[in-house]
Amino acid sequence: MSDSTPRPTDAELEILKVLWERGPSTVREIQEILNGVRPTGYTTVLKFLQIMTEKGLVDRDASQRTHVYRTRRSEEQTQSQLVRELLGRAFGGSAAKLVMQALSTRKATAGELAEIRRMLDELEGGDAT
Amino acid sequence: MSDSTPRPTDAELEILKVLWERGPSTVREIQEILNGVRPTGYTTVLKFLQIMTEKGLVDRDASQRTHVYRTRRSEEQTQSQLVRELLGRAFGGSAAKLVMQALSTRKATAGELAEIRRMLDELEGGDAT
DNA sequence: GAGAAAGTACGAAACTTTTCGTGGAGGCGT
DNA sequence: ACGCCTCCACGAAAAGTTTCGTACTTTCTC
Repeated sequence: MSDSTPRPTDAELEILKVLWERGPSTVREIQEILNGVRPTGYTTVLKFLQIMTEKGLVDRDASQRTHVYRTRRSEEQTQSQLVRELLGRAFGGSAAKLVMQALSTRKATAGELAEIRRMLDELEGGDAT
Repeated sequence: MSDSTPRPTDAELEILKVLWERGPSTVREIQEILNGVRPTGYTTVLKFLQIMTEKGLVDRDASQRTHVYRTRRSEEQTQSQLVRELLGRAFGGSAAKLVMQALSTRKATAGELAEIRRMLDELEGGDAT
């Protein structure tokens, strides 16, 4: 029902982040951004995009000579997948444990905490009789 | 200040889970449990424990002929590391986003939700009531 | 039209992860 | 003592990840 695509690797995630931020992009555009952060060759990025196309992580528009890539899954969908898998791998499926680790690890802003509270209200009130 | 050891791989995590649950264990003990879940050879487990010893993920007591392995980091420490790294890799450091993904991904029990609320109270009202 | 520039495809090297096979050492039963 | 059973060390195969080099094609420029 949810994911058939494999979990993106670390390097793939770097590319996806650029695509989520910029929207559909060319290899060159992605490479220039990535290269600004860490030396990254053009063909390296190209190869990853080819691999990611095969894996179904991105779509390619090859109608022009310079291909344009776009993500197939939203950032939220991917985050959800990563959380779900981490939950299974390391938290015995207990979302509460993960949440508490996350909250104790990095401090969120007051606004974010309020948002989390709202979400708790929704979850609790949602199906209670 | 926090972690120098590398993030455990998926297979390594399976072994760590057994060690956290059972406490210090021999290769045989771990292998039997793992094998109950999924066919897993003895030398496979042994090799992983040797690698994990090199990586500093576990300690080995070799004073007896049958070595005994124990984890070097607690389950909570490891979970914290995994969350922190996932936060950086995929959530732009926003714990709130991760928390909300976790909450919307799997439903927690009422008790767990209450526990999260308590933690929010603690974080927010660090000094006030 | 020739040559440079920019793009894609392909292959492969280096590394990591996962999984075993083999060999050798140590201890036990008879 | 002899053979068996258990254990560890080592090496290596197979797969996955990361990174480029090279070759080929298309387009632009003079």
